[in-house]
Amino acid sequence: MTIPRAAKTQRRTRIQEEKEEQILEAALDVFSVSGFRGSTIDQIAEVAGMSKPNLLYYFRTKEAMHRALIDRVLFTWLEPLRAFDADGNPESEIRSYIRRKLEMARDFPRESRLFANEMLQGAPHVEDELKGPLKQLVDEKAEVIRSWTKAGKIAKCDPYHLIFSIWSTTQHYADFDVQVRAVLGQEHAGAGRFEDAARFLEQLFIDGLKVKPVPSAS
Amino acid sequence: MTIPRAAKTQRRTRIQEEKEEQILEAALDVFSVSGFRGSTIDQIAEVAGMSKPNLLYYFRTKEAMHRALIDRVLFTWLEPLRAFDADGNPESEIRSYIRRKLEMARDFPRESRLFANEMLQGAPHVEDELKGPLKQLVDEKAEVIRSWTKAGKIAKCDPYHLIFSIWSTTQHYADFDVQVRAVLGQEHAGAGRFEDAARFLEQLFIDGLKVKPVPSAS
DNA sequence: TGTAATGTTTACCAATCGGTCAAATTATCG
DNA sequence: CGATAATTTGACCGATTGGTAAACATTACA
Repeated sequence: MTIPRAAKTQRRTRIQEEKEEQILEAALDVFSVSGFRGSTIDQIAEVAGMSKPNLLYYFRTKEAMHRALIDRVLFTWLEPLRAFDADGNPESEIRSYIRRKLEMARDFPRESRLFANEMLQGAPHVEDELKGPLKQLVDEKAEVIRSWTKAGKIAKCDPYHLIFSIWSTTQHYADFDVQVRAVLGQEHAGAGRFEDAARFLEQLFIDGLKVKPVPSAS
Repeated sequence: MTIPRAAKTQRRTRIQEEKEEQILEAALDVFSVSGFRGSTIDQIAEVAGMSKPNLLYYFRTKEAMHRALIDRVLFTWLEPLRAFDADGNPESEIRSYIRRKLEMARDFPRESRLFANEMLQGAPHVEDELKGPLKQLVDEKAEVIRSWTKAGKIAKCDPYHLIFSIWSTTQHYADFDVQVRAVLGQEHAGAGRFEDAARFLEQLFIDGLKVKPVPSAS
C-alpha cells in the first residue's frame, strides 16, 4: 500500500506530530491575517517551509487545515471564561478575568484575529460551536453573574452584555492593534501600553459595576 | 478617441455617478465580508449586476475600488466622534456618543466590518489615514476628555483607552453579530437587543466614570 | 438627424488557485 | 542488511483570478 494517508493512521508518529504542529503554526500566521478565503495553501506552505503537496499530505484540504486550527485554538481561547469562579469574590473574579483576557490579546494576537476574521465572515465554519458549546458556557457564567447582581454584590446589569463588553474591549488590543498603535503613536508605545489598558479597563468595569447607593429622600 | 477612461473625465455624467454608486454599494457588500484579498471582482460584478469589464471601466483595478470605498466610508464613520462637543456636559456627551456609535453599528454594519477587515489585515491600504487625520482627531478629542477629568467633572482616566473601549464595545455588535446572535439565541432576539446593549453600555460608562468620593479618614 | 464621445460586452490572456499523481526519498524495524 | 511503510516533491490539471483588447451599443448634443 502506498498511501495510508496520515489522517487515517492509528498511531501518530513523531514526524506526524511535528509536521502537523509546524503546518498549523504557519496556517495561524496566514489565516489570522487574510481570513479563510484570502489565504492560499501556497502562502502557508512557504511560511511552513515545506512543499504544497506535503501540506496536503497531512491535511487533505484547505478547509481541513482551517478546521483543525480553529478546533485547537477555540478550546484554549475559552480557558479564561471557564476559570470564572462562582464562589469567588465578584470584584476580584471580574478583575482577573479582564487581566487574563488582556494577557491573551497581548500574547496570542493571532488567535484573536483568527476568530475575528471568522466572525466577520459570518462564522461559516464554526456556527455550530457558537450555538452549542460556546452558548452553553456563556449561559452558565451569565447565571453566575446574575446571582451576584441579585445578591446585591454588584450593580444590576445584563450579564450577557457585560461579557460581550469584556470580550470586545480586551480583544480590541489584538484585533485593532494597527489602529491602536497609529493613534497612540510613539509617545505611548512599548510595554507601558498594556498596563495602561489594564488599569483603565479594571477601573471602568469595577467602578461601573459597584452597587449604587439607593438615593434617599430629598 | 475610443477609451477616455471614466476616471479621467472632467465632468462626471449622470451615468457615471449612478454606476459608480452601484458598484461601490456592491463592493461594500463583498469587501465587508471577505476582506480585500478574499473578495473577487467577479463577485462584486455579480452583486452589482454588471459585467466585470464594466466595473473595470469605472475603477481601473480592484485596489482602486477598495480605495474609493474606504475613502468614502471613513469620513462618515468618524462623524460621531467629530460631533463630540468640548463645551457640552460630559455625561450627556459621552452618553450620546455611545448612542450614536451603537446606532451606526446597527444601521451600517457593513461599513463597520469593512474597517474591521482592513484592521485585521494590518491596514495595508489605510495606514496613512490612521496616523494622520484619525490620530489628529482622536488627539483633539482626548484633550477635551482630559480637560474634563482635570476639572473633576468625570473620574480620572486615560482618554485614549476610554475612546478605544467605546469603539470596541459598540462596533462589537456589528463585527461579531453572528456570535452575539448565537450566544443570545432566540430568547433575546429582535429589536430589544439594541436597547439592551444601549442601556448596559450607558450604565457601564456613566457609572464607571463618575467621580469617586475621596475616602475620608477612618 | 448625424456623429463623436461614452458606455458595455464578448472573447481572451497570463498568473494563480486548490488539489492530484506518480515517482523519488527517507524512516522504521525484523 | 533488506524490505516495507511513511514521507516528500516536481510536474501537472482544470478552474478561477485580475485585467486587457477590440468590437459593439448607447448616449449626448450640434
